[in-house]
Amino acid sequence: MAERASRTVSVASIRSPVGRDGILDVAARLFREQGYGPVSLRKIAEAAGIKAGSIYYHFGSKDEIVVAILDLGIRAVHEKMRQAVLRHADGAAAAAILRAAIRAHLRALLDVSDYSSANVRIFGQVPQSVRDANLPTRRAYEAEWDNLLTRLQRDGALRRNVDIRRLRLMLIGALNATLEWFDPERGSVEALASTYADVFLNGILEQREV
Amino acid sequence: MAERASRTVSVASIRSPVGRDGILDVAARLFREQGYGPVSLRKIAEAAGIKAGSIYYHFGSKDEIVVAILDLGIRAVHEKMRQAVLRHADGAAAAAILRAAIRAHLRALLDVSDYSSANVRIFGQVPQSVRDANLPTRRAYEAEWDNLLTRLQRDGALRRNVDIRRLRLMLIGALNATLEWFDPERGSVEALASTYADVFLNGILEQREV
DNA sequence: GAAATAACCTAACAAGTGTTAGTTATGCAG
DNA sequence: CTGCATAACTAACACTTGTTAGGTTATTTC
Repeated sequence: MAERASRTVSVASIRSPVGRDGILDVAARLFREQGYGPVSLRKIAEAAGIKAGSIYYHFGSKDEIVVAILDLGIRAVHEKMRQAVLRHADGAAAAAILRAAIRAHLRALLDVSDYSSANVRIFGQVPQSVRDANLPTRRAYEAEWDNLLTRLQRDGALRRNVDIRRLRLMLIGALNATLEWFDPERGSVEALASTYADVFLNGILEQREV
Repeated sequence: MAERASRTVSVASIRSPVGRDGILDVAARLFREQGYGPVSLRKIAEAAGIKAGSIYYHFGSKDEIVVAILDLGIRAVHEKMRQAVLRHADGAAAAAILRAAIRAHLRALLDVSDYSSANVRIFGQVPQSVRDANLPTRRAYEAEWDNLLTRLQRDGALRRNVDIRRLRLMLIGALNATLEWFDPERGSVEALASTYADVFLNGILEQREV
């Protein structure tokens, strides 16, 4: 490919550099597909079309790459979820708001972002120091959920016998678990999100009496 | 330690062999604690009090160890769950049966078995071939859940608008996710199981009208 | 056109990996 | 006492890993 570089400046460079972002994109995809362990710097480099040593021009260590990906991953879900909730007025039905938040989280994981799915996939496999570096960003997203749930519970829409922190851990844990088995050929993300909302909001028991 | 071996036979061997089971026990614990990647054969050997090469007297490869652990892990949960369900008569309330099954699964993971927790922890990190070897055992446990859920749905106890396979994936996924965050110092497994049952059976919305 | 900079390559390093072959110590059966 | 099985040890192998230092090339700036 790319026989000779351009002689004139006007022609956009033929061999455009991969660069920091290109490396991150490729690494995020590999991490999502294969997990943390099997993805070496040489694999990342090869997939990006460069050599392993070259990565150190953009990053100081492998951990630095992973930390960057983990952070971008959470920021992506966080933003999607925040905006989905914001689209509802303050007085909107609790069920509708929760549905939107669940849907946004699942879409970010399963549709939109390699970074988000990579985060969920490899967070438990990564060295402690890397996890620690990611904690503040993570806590911010958790706080967003806690705020939402607390508000809805205060408004009387949520049962009062469940601890908010525990409820959030249950919810996000359940949603993240879909990454292990969801197959787009067996159903849409939309339908999945709808089912999750149904189950979490109303349960699976047939209601006979109240 | 153990300066000299016994001269008389009567004294039970001072340096009792670690053996196949000892290696498996140690490996399961390490896998649960650290995940798959960071646990090398040398780490397992050291924790077991032997040398790395000695492991090959009992196992043909590292994969063989992991496969054994994964299998034992599922068999343990399966057995606990099956017996918990069996303790209920056929006509027992659906809610009670489901509660028992959820409780059994969570206890196996969080209380009882290093093998079960190791399974959940490392299954997603392990080579494809190892995962494949574990599939039959896994399918058997999944079938147990599918049978239970199908029966309850046929009896009219479960909502009819949820696919059984999907419901099972949601449930087990949610329960397994607890492994990442459950802290026995913040609450008992019993209470956790009870909350999970509450949420899954009846949802989190405050019921106003039917 | 010279100088500077950005982006990459090459080649090697020390450490750690799973695995193998050969050896050694112990306990029991004949 | 001999012979054998069990359960370990020792020492090496080929390979992969993250990382580093130094060199090369293309583009931009002056």
